[in-house]
Amino acid sequence: MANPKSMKKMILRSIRTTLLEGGSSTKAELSDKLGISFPTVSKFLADMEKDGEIISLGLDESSGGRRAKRYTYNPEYMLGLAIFLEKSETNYTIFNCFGEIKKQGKVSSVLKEDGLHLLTTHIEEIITANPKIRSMAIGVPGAVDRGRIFHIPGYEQFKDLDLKGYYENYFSIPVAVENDMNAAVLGYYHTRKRKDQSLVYLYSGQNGPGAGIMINGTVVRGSMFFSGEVQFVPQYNERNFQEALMNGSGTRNETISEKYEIDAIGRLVASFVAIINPHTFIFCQDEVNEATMDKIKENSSTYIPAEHLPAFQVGDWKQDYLFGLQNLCLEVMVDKISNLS
Amino acid sequence: MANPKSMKKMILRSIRTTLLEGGSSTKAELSDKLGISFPTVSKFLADMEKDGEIISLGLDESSGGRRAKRYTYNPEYMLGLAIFLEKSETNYTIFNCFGEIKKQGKVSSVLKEDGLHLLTTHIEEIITANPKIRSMAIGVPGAVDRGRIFHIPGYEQFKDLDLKGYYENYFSIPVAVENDMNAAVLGYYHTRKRKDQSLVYLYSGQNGPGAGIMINGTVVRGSMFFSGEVQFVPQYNERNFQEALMNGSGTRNETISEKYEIDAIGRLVASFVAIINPHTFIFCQDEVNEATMDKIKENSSTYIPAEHLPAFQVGDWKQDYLFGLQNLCLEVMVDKISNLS
DNA sequence: ATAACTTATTAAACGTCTTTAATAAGTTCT
DNA sequence: AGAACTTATTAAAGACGTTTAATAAGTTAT
Repeated sequence: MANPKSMKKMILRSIRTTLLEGGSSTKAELSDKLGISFPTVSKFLADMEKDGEIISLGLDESSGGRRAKRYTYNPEYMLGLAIFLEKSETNYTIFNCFGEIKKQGKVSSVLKEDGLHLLTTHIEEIITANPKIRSMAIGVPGAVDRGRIFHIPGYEQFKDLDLKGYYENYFSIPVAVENDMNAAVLGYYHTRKRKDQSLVYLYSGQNGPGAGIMINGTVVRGSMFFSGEVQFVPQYNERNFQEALMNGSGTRNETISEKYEIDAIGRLVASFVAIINPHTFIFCQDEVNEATMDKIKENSSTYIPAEHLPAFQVGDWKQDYLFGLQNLCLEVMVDKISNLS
Repeated sequence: MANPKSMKKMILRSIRTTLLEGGSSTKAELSDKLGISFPTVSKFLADMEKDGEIISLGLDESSGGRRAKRYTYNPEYMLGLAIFLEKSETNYTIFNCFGEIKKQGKVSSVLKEDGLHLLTTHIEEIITANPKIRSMAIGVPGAVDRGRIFHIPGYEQFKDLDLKGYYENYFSIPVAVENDMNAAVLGYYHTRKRKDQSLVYLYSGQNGPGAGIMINGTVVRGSMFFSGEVQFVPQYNERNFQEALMNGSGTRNETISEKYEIDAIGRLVASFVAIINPHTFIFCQDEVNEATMDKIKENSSTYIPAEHLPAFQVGDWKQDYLFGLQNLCLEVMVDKISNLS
């Protein structure tokens, strides 16, 4: 699409994102940065200010002439709702456009019989109590294809459900639905400034290891939404990654420390480097510590030239997951909502 | 950017691509498909016809009313130049907008001392002889970062050279520079209709195997342009992919047939599936035949659930490489050239 | 053959963004 | 304090795409 309407949308979106990301701006700065003429920026900002979407911060120090007016986004103008569907419970968070958490709550898990209906009721209550909510993001422990739950082991009643479509229709607000690992890697991605990077977020949880992967700024889903199922990577004559981590026993340690674990992960890192050569490799902070990470790094470098190894980082999974959902929320907010006449 | 100028560009680009991809169109079809109003399409087409960029094909059969005029792109309006820098020789191809080859030639390799100067002279001659050339793409056996040759083993005099910038400045036409494997996977991608897919193009050449990887429609380059260096993937207790293919001897067979080769490749496929889960896996036609491919497929499925295996295809590497460069050429043509007032 | 009906194209009026010029506000130098 | 100079903002004119209405071209039925 290339017409005046889409142009208006693009302008509004670009102003919103720069204001939200940059903190504050003057009209001239926006005009300059976005390649939009001053009068146009002026008109949009006037409308947005009248609507309460932006707030004047007063005048800048003079740079030799008339002082410029500075504007900032009003974070309370719209709120977002993030919902985490988990096995044992369902958490939700209400936050403003700056990502500041306004309210947090927990209800019993909706991943059970008649869970959809239950979830709908909960959301209804939350939205009625917080009418400023303009979008929501739902994280689910399963594969998601454009808002449709594609595969969700253990909770078959949610399978093939177009959750996004259903709730967008029901609540008339934009909705994002995303897999938990993908949301986490997305969240981590957005907390860093460097964009367009490739990330791998590894967690070696109890029910099999998994990885969230991001390349060139987009989440990798795979043809069958099977990407990141690293447990199947063949690593030794007779063992794949999963088997190597198990080391013959039926269970797994919570934290990683044993030599066989280090070598398995080291090999996995090497495989990732040889295949996609990511910028950063993220481990979960409750699974590895700094010392282990150093050992893994050393181990990987026996398989692959050390200069090509990624940066090793620890991430707070829970936190990144929340950030990811928040970001999805904000994205659809910035993109879809238009209160301008 | 969001302003009238960028809009004009977008409109022109979208008309060009649909005309080139779809073969031919009427004004109404374009207006409909692109979401651009009829009068605007009309105006653009009028300009383009006057300029010789499009040609009228006469009138459609009537669908009950006045017959619509049908237009097609004039393939000879612009030509593209693809140049392949190889160890032993330098090939070039001149083709029109439909990808039809107009001329082909070969000169001695420029990958040697003072090669840049030599290449420049060659290009100068070609362009003078074919003044309709409006863009060029250069394929190089090395890592390329936004037109700059980043790493090119064996030809150090080309290292850190911004070939794209240099020639764009010198010849005043848009230039694309791309790694050979990446160009091949891009070429394969564009020969298929299904878009937004993930592909892996594997070749197990003499000087170590390599893979071109495409995910979500973009080429994967990696943080250090090291992606696809699959030789380093650890596969057995004591062997990585490269060593497994060698099987202890110092050399490699041209075609793949031995059991140890099948298992190594089967494991590599499994690793790819577990990590990025691609739609399609492409082998070079001179390296594997159908029977071998079936064996590999069977072998992979011992490591990973068969339903997640990608489609297996054979590709003509040389051909796909050419297509890739052609596509890069066409892309910059469609994107950058604007002969409209 | 002509009237009634479809569909394609052209023309005029309107909205939106940009460019350019004019005005307002602030700073610095004398 | 006032003139000269910067810089921000507003206003008017111009460019471009869309919408809506009018016209041209073709088909079908009587």
